[in-house]
Amino acid sequence: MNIGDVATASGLPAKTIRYYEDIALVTPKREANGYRVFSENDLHKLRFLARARALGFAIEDCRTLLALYEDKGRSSAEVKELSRKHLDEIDQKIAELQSMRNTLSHLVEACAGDQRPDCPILNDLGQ
Amino acid sequence: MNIGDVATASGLPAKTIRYYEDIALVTPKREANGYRVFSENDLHKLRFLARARALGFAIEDCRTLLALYEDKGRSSAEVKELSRKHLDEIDQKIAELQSMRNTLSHLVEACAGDQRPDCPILNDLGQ
DNA sequence: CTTGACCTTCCAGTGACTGGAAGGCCCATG
DNA sequence: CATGGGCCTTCCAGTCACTGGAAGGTCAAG
Repeated sequence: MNIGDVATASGLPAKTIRYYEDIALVTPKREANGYRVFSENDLHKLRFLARARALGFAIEDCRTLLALYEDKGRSSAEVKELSRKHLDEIDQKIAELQSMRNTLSHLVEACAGDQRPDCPILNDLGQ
Repeated sequence: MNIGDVATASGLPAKTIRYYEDIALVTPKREANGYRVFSENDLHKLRFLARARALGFAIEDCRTLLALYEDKGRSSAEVKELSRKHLDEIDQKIAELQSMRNTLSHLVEACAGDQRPDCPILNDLGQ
């Protein structure tokens, strides 16, 4: 398979796949003409990466998860620990955004939004 | 006031304030020795920026908001529109994170997290 | 033989800082 | 007067995970 094929099959842009090769997450072979050749296993890894990234794991976590995935003697504790930490970070981000949302939605509601200059949003930012 | 003073007073790191000068969000004067001198108005702007950033506004939005803040003939509609858009983005991010959180928390719950290699998290990522 | 869709590499940019090096300025103490 | 410490300065590079674009090679179809 060429890069376009695995891009379609994995849902990842070709650019991203090249980048993943750059940082050694996948290591496709090369044809005589220089084109990358991806095996079924490479595609499998790319799908794994796409899914892990979609869950918000950082690239270095993805590298770790991929290594654990391929290590048949791993302990699930290690995976769970990593995931729990990530879950905590997600929760923290959500809380942060909720708090912004809270403040901002009050301000937006309080603002008339007409042609007059009086504005509770700017008043709040400026106090 | 020197940069250290406004850093303390605004809660922004000195590095960040220098960066804000770089991108022309503030334009402090200079003393003979090259040190930046911040006026009360500069400090006021920095506090405005700190607050707007804390609400998640992008730097370019902050620039716009600051300009509107100083334009006494503005219409509040413009501010409200910008804020509503930002609120929508926040909502979208929250939804995205909630969806990740949902999937991930199910997986974490399903994972034994012991020394055995069997792991629902990796199974999910690898399917 | 040309066209168009692929593929390649390399370089630069994104956003909003952040870290660090190398050096100047200022004040207090020995 | 020298020195030390705490400020301040500029400049350069790095972060994260791509993304865009230029310049050019390859391949199959018409």
